[in-house]
Amino acid sequence: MLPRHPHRTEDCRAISEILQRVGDKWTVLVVGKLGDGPLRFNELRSAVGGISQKMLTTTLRGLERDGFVTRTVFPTIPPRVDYELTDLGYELLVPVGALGEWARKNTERVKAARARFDGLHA
Amino acid sequence: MLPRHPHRTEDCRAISEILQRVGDKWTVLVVGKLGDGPLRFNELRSAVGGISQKMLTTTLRGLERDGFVTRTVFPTIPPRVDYELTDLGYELLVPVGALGEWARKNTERVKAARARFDGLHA
DNA sequence: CTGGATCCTTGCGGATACTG
DNA sequence: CAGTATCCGCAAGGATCCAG
Repeated sequence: MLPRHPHRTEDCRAISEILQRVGDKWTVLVVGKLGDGPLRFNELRSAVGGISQKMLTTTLRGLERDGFVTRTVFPTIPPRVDYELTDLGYELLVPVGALGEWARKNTERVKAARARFDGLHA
Repeated sequence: MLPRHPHRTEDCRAISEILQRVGDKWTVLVVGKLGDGPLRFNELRSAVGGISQKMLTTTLRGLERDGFVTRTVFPTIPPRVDYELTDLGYELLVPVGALGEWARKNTERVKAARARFDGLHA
């Protein structure tokens, strides 16, 4: 059994907030790709794959607003815009990566549980 | 600067999946409360606070399906149903707690960045 | 190339009423 | 007490067109 300590409501709320912030459909994928280095808009778009440009814009604006990403515009023609993780963005990658690691190691257990549940409630 | 290693798409997808699984409005709050020990339906309801009974049911079914929670029915009158974290559920609490810890420590930085962004784009 | 504006579909989540 | 069933509003997200 793992350590047990009381979980205060306020802490859980904070956790819930950040998880909803980061738990939308595209945020972690975008942050993950930017974790390998700065990318231009369309580079990012094809690197992530399957994301509409509206959602990429929305996601990037949100990340920029919260200080996870910087947006650099080169006033050339055609325009060029680079997106890069801030230090805060890289730091976020650590606990998110840990959760990802956990996910990778436990997908099978979840899939098994799911199959069993679906079998029982057929 | 923090360590940089390539983030493969498949891994990012796995992270994204688990984050969306756990990133809905109530899941972590419910799991957090259950982290302190088993609870009955209405105990959980009032412990979480603000959750409708429909969403509590939905959330619990999902957690049960994925093997994070067990559901124990006592065939008494009135009925009594206990919910408890499985080992998998407790283990999930670890990386989620780490992310929560990160969130607690960095909320101020995010709030500052957000205020700055909103100020510039007033 | 970057991304704003618009339309449209979908599903989450809340409120309420009913049941064993 | 512990749910199920139903209706409904709203916002997320996709597709498309347009602009600098």
